[in-house]
Amino acid sequence: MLDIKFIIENIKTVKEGLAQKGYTPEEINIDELVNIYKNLNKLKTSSQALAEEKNKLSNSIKSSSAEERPAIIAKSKEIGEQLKKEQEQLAKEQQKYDNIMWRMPNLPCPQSPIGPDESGNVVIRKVGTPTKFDFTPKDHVELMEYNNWSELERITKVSGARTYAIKNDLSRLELAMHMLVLDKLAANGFTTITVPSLSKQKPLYGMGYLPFSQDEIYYMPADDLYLSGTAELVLNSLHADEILSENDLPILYAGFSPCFRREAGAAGKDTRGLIRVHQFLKTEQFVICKNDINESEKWHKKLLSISEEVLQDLELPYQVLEICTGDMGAPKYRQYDLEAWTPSQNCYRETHSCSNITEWQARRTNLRYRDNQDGKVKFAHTLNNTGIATPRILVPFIENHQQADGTVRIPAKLQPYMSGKKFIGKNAQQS
RNA sequence: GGAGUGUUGGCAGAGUGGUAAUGCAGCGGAUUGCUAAUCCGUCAUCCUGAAUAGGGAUGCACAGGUUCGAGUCCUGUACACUCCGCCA
Repeated sequence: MLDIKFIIENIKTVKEGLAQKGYTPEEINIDELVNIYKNLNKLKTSSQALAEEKNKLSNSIKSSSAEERPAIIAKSKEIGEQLKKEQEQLAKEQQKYDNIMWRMPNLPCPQSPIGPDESGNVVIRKVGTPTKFDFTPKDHVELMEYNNWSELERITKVSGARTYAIKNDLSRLELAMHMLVLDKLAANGFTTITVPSLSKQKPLYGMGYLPFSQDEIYYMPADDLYLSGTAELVLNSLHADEILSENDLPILYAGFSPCFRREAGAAGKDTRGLIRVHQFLKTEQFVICKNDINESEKWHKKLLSISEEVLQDLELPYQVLEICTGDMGAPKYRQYDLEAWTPSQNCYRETHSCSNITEWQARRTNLRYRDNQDGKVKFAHTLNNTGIATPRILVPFIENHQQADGTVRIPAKLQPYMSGKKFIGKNAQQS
């Protein structure tokens, strides 16, 4: 959500930002919004004048004589009815206003590349080189079948398409990766927190999942609850409606949770294997910091560097992508994605997504803090980034680290989390 | 699932139909030669306004209702706590 006063003072900038994000004036009409806002304030001013008059009458009753009272009460009732009418009109206008405001995306960063869709994203660096094999490599599904690591066909009988069951050392590897990342985040000052995957509706609006991505969300009508697609959803609303002290900031969370996505818009895409599934595990980095763009940009870079370190610990070749204005989601101010080299697809595939949301979410959740300098209450900035998401990361991991005999090498940083094993797979011999 | 009690600022806590006490913490300032104390100020949202001057409206979990007037009375909802039942 944006600040209406900022919008009014920066109409041109706002219109340009919306256009860069791919919104047409038909979708979000700024001039209409400003008119509604002005009309709303007129209605507020006049209804408040009525309320003032009514309050004065009510307060005078106590000190008035018995003879005067009936006339005052009658007058007060009459104003009350008039007031009620104005307030009904006000509520209608307010609804129109809210409807636009809740659909308004965040404005993009001036440094973000401008582009219509993913074709406008910019590779800002590549780390490592795509793995070369002196044998014919298997893809991740073949590797899993060869090593008895999965139950991909059977599990669809139970849970349907886009679900997975992995077993033996691959299952242990999945959990080991989360522990590696949780340890790394704890060492960086993050609070480890395991959170529910269940959410009421309000946090979905707070994060920006609603009204933008309705089709993506599982809903359980019997309990009026939603399944969370990311711990970000829960962490973003954990401090909703609070006024924190600036001294409490920054708040750093390493949130772990099962995540659920309907993948409604991805029919036919990535149907093979572990890349795109309905349920997965994610350790999420989430930051609440001061309302200062330099401060949140600093944290944005920090979150990115932590994820890069994760991919480096896993010894995966990857590239850093700066996401362009048209490919960013509505909530985002600036976004980097990390993509790991995936041999079977001969390309880089997304493993991490790192975003600075600035105050857009905090306005929606009413998450504020008191500034030490001027004593004023301000909206916090929020940021989020994948810590690690499984099983997707297992795809580049086992494909890049596979050996000619079908075993998979475990990088040194991960070995302590895998009982010291250097290789896994049915042909693995531990030295 | 059943019964009971409760929800007031960052926190604690008064307020039983007539303008929301007070304390603590935080922050800003002043002052003092003793690791801190004292004093003053500040500490929700919105409208009006050039204003960080003034005026006004709203705000006691949320949504309604009764009333000239609701933190207070009534109804519903959410949440918390206690007890019972069930349970990994």
